[in-house]
Amino acid sequence: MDQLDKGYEPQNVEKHWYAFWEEQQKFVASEESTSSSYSIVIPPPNVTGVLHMGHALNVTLQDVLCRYKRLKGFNVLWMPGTDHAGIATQNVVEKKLAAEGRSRHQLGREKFIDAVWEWRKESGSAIIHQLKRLGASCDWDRERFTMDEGLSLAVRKVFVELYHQGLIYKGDYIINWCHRCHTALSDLEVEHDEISGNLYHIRYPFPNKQEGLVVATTRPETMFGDTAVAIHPEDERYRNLTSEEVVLPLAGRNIKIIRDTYVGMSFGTGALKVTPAHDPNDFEIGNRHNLPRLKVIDDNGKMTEGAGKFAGMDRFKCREAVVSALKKQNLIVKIEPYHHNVGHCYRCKTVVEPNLSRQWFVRAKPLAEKAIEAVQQGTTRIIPEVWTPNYYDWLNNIRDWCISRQIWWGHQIPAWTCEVCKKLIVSMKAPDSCPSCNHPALIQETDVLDTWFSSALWPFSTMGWPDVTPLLGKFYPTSVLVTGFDILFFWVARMMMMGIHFMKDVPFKDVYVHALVRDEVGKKMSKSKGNVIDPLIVMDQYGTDAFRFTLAAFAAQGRDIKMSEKRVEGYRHFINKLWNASRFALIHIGEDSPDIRDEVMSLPNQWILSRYKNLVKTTCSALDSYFFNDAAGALYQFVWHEFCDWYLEAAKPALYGKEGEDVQEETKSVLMYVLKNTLILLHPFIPFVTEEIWHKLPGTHGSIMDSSFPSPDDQKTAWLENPDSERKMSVITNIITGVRNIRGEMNLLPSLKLKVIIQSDEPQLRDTVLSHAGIIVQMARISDLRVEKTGERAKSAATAFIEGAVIYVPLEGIIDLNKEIQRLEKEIAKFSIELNGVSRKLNNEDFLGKAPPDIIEKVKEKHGMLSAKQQQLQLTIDKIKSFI
RNA sequence: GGGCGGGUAGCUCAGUUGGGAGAGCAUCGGCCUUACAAGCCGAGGGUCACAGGUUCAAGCCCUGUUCCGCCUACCA
Repeated sequence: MDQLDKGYEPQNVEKHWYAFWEEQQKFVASEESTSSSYSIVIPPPNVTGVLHMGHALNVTLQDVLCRYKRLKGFNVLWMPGTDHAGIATQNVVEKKLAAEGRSRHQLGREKFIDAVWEWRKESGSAIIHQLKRLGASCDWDRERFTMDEGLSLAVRKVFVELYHQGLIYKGDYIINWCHRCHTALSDLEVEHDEISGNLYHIRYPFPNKQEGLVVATTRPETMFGDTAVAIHPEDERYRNLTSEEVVLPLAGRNIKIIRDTYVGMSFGTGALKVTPAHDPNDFEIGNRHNLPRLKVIDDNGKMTEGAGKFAGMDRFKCREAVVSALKKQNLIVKIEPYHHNVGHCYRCKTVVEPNLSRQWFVRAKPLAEKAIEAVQQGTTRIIPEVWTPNYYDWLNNIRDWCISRQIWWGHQIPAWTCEVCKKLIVSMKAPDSCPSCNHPALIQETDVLDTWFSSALWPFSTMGWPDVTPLLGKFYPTSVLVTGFDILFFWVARMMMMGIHFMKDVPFKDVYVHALVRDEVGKKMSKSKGNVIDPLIVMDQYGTDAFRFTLAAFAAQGRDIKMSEKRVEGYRHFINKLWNASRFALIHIGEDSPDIRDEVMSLPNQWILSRYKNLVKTTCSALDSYFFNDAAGALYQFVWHEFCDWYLEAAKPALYGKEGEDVQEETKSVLMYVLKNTLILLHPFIPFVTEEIWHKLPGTHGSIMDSSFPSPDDQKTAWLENPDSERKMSVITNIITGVRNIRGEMNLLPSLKLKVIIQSDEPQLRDTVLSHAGIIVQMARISDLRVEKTGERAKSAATAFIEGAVIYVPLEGIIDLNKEIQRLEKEIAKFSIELNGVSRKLNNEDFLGKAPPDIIEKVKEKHGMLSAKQQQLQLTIDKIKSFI
């Protein structure tokens, strides 16, 4: 047997055990096993990613589940991988090139993509190493990348099928355009932030130069794209217009006045400038009235020819210029400060422009309907349920999904146009010639697909689809998806849509939505805010296990996590406590590892086994329903306060041989049994330290991962449950606590051994105390323990009252009687408040008439106990007073 | 504008069918008691945001108010 070091040093063991697990293939999922399957696909981190708190929480929870299920005998597949993260990755590599004085345009598309692959080879696996550092037990041999050959094939197949089913189409629509990233963005990729700008009221005169209509806008520069002014058909103010046209200032062209119910009569003057090419609503209005679409801002954010002399000017510069030009012509009626929400690119924060553009879209409605149904029917459960309405709400109001991106890094859209006949061909493979005119000159679309398009296929594309693989058969649908709510729409809803459509089955049975890890103000952690706590540093400092345990303990459903290093430190202490308890156990167990018998004699042994059995129940039911914090809390409470504080101390006399050889042997076996199994219960949360201790235990072979998780329903261990031992043990602990309380309150040194008298009229209680006197004497530091029937109260004694007994600690000449009176009066005061409440209930007719009998019984019992105590306290005080 | 979540001890937070207000950290007092000072023992500390209501009984259910946070949105 190896002795353990005095303190646990995580750095020394974590790497070692991770390598051991990988070497022993502990994370490998079997394609042949007949055991029940359990599968999770990891939310693929961006290949550019660096491990942050969000990953850490997400991965820890998945690892807890996977390790738990493996120990329970499931055939577990945890599918790992990374996401190619189109825009993000392109940005990273572009920045790197820029540092070398190069640009992607200099390189050209092909060379640039080579450069991205090169970059991925060099630094793309950083995040994977960091996940391993966390202890993630993924089946790494199966690692996938969204740009892998296989996954790309799946992407093309899905695209082509959706196209032929009429669920993908190409067309001219208003989309969100980022001028910096130079690409379209989906609605989800636009973040709305409130900014303070101006609302400009501009007069568009009638052709006769008279009055005209006053329109209000936040973006005056778009006026060059105006092709109408709209008013509400029922607006009284415009009942008698002198003209059906107005003159567009600066441009000088005439535009129509149209009537559309979309216009709000209470906003501004009730006249709306209509710019179909630069506003989604105006676009719709334009369609209804057949208005021309004039694009006046180009893809670089510069004004086009349509802006006349402002052509070539930056859009924001142009805004100022337009305003001052209008002022000169006296056409600005007023400028009022205006707060409104403006869309920003989620990647680079540039102000996004609604822009007319030819893009590819997924027709989302039909797909969304099935995704809603699946949750309504319970085929997929969302946990906690509070997220379900959000899910429905978004899917019910879903708009078509713009999937084309004008960047280079990603899955190029598998569509070609014939240069000759202009036919559009959508196909898995590049066609040799145009099927229509047979001409070989075909040009592929340059656009790539939204990154989330490939992520949407992740649950089945990673398992080999479109091939029919054994993996799919065994592990699809997956058991649970663990994710943060921030990607519920981006990802979860879309996986549901694609999974149902292509696999004819939901991608996961459960969706566990965990909290977001925030900073102390409740803000998302972000580099720009400087409020980031780096998980890697936390792990360095406190150990991975402590960090994981903290995350699990924090993971209460429905509430965000505010990360605090203090908490991690606290749980490091817990790890160390476990370590030292194991050290203690090893010192006493010796070389052999006796098995427990089907029956144990000593009370502490009975008690801890009963408590242990209870722990198994709590842990399993908590983990089965994703109450990670409950499981962690129960384990913490058990290990520290039940196992260490009470059991190990109570077991000492037996372990030191003071209670005979039989009890000593029995205690060794129970100590070993409980420790061993508790380590297994803890392993999903703190894999490293449990594996380390496991290998030091006598009689263990191989990895702790080979053992089986205790079952709450196991008939063979049903006998462990022992309520009688729990009742008896509580007598013992009450006495010990009572004596300790006196010692503490009276400032008596622990080195001072006390004389203690226990008086009770309950023979059973006296018997329990007598037969466990050794434990009480040891733990309460008693020199002389007497147990007797209720009788004469001891003189000059400190007194404590517990259920069914009174404890006297004679302290003649040692204690200050006035101080003791004070202490007792404080006790009385405490009881009185409670007693009043209880009495009030019992005097209440309604309570007695309407409350269930078991509750009334409980209250009566409590009343009896409290009033007896109070009476005894009062008697004791009176008695002491009579001495003074 | 709409929706959701939250306000519980000094701090960070648990509290799952309504029936004993809890943990960790911090604080105070006492201890090197042969696993552990990263420890042990003891103690103090809360009108459960506010106001009503339902109930024999409310931190928990209902209504309103207020403060904070998040998500979402095409009123220029």
